[in-house]
Amino acid sequence: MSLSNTILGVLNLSAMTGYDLKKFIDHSTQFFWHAELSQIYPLLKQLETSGKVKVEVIPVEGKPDKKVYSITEKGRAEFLVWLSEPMDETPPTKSPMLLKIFFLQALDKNEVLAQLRCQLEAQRARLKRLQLETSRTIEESAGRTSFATQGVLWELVRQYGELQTQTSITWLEQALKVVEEKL
Amino acid sequence: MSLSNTILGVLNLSAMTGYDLKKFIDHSTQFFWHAELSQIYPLLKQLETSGKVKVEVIPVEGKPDKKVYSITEKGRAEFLVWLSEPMDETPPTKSPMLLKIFFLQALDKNEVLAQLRCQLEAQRARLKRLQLETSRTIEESAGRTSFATQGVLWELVRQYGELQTQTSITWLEQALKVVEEKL
DNA sequence: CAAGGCATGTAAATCGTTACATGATTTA
DNA sequence: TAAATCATGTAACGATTTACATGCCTTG
Repeated sequence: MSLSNTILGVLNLSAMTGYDLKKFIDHSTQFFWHAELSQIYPLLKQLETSGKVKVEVIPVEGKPDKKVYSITEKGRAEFLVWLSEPMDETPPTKSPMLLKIFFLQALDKNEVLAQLRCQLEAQRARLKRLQLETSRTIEESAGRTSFATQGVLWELVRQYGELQTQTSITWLEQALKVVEEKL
Repeated sequence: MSLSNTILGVLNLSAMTGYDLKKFIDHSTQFFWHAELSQIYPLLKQLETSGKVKVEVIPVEGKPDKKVYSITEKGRAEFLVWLSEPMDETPPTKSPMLLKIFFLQALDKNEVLAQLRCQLEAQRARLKRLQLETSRTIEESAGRTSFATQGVLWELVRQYGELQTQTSITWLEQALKVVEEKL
């Protein structure tokens, strides 16, 4: 049920359309949460049916009507309940990268090294993206009054992404050395 | 399709039952990949139908027959193709923890601090588990001949988990300070 | 004039979780 | 004697992805 809460959380900051919701998610939570429009649209409908969001339909010529969604009191209440639930357990995560590295020994040494180098490049590219793109997005959003108070936590979360990616890079560099020596 | 490949990867190390597969996954890949028996059993059947694994049924008195699965040449070939595919993209991951922290500003300061402290405890517990339990499992497995050559990458992967968790802990400690001062 | 952004969705398929069902043996 | 472990699964539901479908407007 985390996507419902993501949607409610964003709408709690500002009313917007499904399309804008998708863009917002892509530019803010993208490195720890994401969703496709084909998942967002039906969910918005469902949230509306259960009275957690309401819709204002704005007719547009020659295009589908624009549907601006905003959170209701009922929706906000539910969102706050979710937000207050203690995060006591570390929920299981999945990492295709780690999974593949775990099994890599079935290939020969050169292929193992190639895979690790490949992933190292991907992580370096990711770090650059996080440093440039995301910090810019946060600055822009911070300008808008409705998002202003979000600043502190957004910046923290962005730093988290940077730190973890940096850790991955350092680890991969180390892993390359170990594999070269010991395999 | 990563679970099929996980299963093929484990069976490539040693033949075993669905039940043992589950235990193996729980004790080795658990912090980056996991699965329920209700997903494993049907998948094994499917892999058998497509000729990627084969089964040896061992009758047991008073219990369901034991079904020992092993990988076929076809299965191994497919597994190696998957393993060789370049890991160029960083696949999108999901983190309920980050998601919640991202939205936490909707609560008041004390609740924010409580949530962060709660997660800090969870991460510290996780670190302990990784340091004790997992390293023990790896040592045990390393004793068995069929798993011996896996040692280097397993140890690396375990270290990755430790490093990332340590990074999370440091970040959460920092986040607590920042929130106390700035919020 | 082609590509991409704007703006809405539906349908099918796959992936994953939770609950249910059975029944013997071992351990606390 | 209650709970956990061994050992197999099915059914229902929920979450997610991929493909399809439409059509205008803007930018290169």
